[in-house]
Amino acid sequence: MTGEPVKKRANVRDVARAAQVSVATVSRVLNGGVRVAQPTRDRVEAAIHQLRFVPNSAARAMNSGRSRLVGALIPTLDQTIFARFIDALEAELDRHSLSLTVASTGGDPAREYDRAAKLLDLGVEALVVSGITRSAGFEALIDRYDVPVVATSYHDPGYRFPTVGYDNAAVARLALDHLTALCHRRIAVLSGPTTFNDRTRSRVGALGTPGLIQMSTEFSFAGAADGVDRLLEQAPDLTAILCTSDILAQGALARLATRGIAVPDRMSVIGMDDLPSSAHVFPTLSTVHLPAKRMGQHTAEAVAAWVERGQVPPHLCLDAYVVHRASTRAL
Amino acid sequence: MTGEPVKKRANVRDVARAAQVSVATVSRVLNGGVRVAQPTRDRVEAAIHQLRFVPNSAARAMNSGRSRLVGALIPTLDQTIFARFIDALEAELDRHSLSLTVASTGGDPAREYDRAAKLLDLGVEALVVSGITRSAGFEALIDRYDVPVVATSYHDPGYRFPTVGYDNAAVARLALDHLTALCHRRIAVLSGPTTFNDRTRSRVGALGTPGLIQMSTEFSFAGAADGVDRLLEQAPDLTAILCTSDILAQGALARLATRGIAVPDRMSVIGMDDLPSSAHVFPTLSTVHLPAKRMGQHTAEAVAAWVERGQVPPHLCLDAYVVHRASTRAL
DNA sequence: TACATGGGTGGAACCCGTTTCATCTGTCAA
DNA sequence: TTGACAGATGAAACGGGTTCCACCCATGTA
Repeated sequence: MTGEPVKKRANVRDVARAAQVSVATVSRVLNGGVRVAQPTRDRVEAAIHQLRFVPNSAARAMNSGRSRLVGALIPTLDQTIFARFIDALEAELDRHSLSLTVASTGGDPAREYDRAAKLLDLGVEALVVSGITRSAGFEALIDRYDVPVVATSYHDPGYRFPTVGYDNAAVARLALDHLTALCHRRIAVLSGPTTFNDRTRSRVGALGTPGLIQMSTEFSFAGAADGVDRLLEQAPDLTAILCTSDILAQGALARLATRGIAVPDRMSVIGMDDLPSSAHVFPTLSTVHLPAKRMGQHTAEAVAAWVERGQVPPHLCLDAYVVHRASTRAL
Repeated sequence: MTGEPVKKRANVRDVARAAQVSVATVSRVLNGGVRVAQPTRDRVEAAIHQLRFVPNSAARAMNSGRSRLVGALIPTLDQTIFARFIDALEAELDRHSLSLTVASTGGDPAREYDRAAKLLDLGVEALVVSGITRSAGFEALIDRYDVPVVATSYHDPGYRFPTVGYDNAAVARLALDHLTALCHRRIAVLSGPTTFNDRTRSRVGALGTPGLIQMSTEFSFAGAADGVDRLLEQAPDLTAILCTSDILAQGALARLATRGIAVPDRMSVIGMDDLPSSAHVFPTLSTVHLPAKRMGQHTAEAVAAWVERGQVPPHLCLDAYVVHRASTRAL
């Protein structure tokens, strides 16, 4: 940066000398709390200002034994659903004076492990992960560092780490029930890859009804479009497509429009997530609402309670419900 | 022997004692590099393993004087365009062994200042910000901490901090030229709020052509839908809508579809950003491609060069170009 | 008047790795 | 045989705050 030859940053001793007090007094001024006589305080503050002193955070962290850093391991930031979660998580952590350091894993447990190791090495006080599928060494790593871990986007009371999330199987069933209640029988399930992704796996797994066509594609707008093409080729008499995510559903909607297949007249489409945009696409998308934002808030609360007061948070299952919009209709 | 009360974390001295060596030797084993006799190394490693020793990151950071932490101040994570940028930024920073700590500002300079102060207090080595509009005290804050700052999403060679981004005015003109080349004359500009948002302001500002209708809405899918309604009421003879962002354009597309206004037959729509989904919405969206991912990579490079080698990065203007898809056509 | 109180401060230990410098040993060239 | 030298290792200083404990002095109380 602006490299003056040797302009060593001032430290407490420098300030103490300049203000003609002891370092203990400087520290007291810095941290408030303890009483310091006004004239003394003024002298110290003047010295701080004059020497452009800023306390060294590492030294402070060393004493307190707290980094005030929380690490989050996310499959990808580049996806609206995670972005919303992270946004809320960050905002809520901030209210507890905790900062959020992110690392993306690409959904790969091996990468998750590596990034977790780095984050731990960096000194994070807690880790937020996604789902319940971990690489082999993960638990040992956590044991070594002995750090709180909260798993999100998933609800599983039996999991070793507290989970804050949804009952993905129930979420999928909600969507399916919605379609069957509308008398649909020839239904396809369009999902992202299930390898490594236990959230998707749970959703798809819950849809074991015989007769459902399962189709797995890349998890993206483009992947969904491709999936729709393959689906229609395979089963031209389909009347409904159940997508395990709104991104996929929106992609499907776009492709159906391109192909001139009217939604919901000739085809019903339902998603899961309830992204903000889903209420505004054409036709507006029926979906299962998942409270991503609230999940972020609850996760932050859980982490904060754990690191601040040692309270291991309970598992938390967030409510999901169907939002019936224009993309589904009765046969 | 029932229940040790406090199981203090082992430190280098504990390890040294257990391995019957000096702390210097433990440190050598920890950091590789210097030669340590194999038998000694084995003893130390055994002790480390047995005591479950993990080095204290704060102490390490204190010695090195480096936190290896970079802070990013983002208007909001909850927006695909920033998410992509952050995703790339994080990935590239990781390659330089730097971690990314995020803080969202809501686009408000005052909040940006607060969050910057916190991040600096946390010990970040550099800051990444968005645009060039800062709160009053920001520069003084930076001067005090003397930390590198890189401004993104904007290109301005005259700005105090290096900028890595686009020439937003040129980007807007590119979109307008595309429409005028297609013989459109009755064109509306649909943008997000320009208060605080210099990127949007530059884009809108570059479109000073008389006759253009300007409309500012909330920056979201929903906002765009509302904007379209107001626009059509105000100027029913419009033939094209230029949106300052793909999110808005996609929202506009959805609303136009709802209103039964055919795109591009009765209305052309162009956006800016080129989100991945824009190539797949219906109709596929013409837009100005902005390399958000590359911006993230370049920003990371710039930050890394600065903190690692003291090289102040040059301003960088990334190329933008029109992608002509199905949402625009000649009159 | 004598002593307990408590606010205000300073000295120094402390947290925990890293690093410098000195020491010691074994080996190789002279 | 001995000095030169490299390899291995330890003692101690160091970096920058925080905090414990002792001490001084000015009231308040008996």
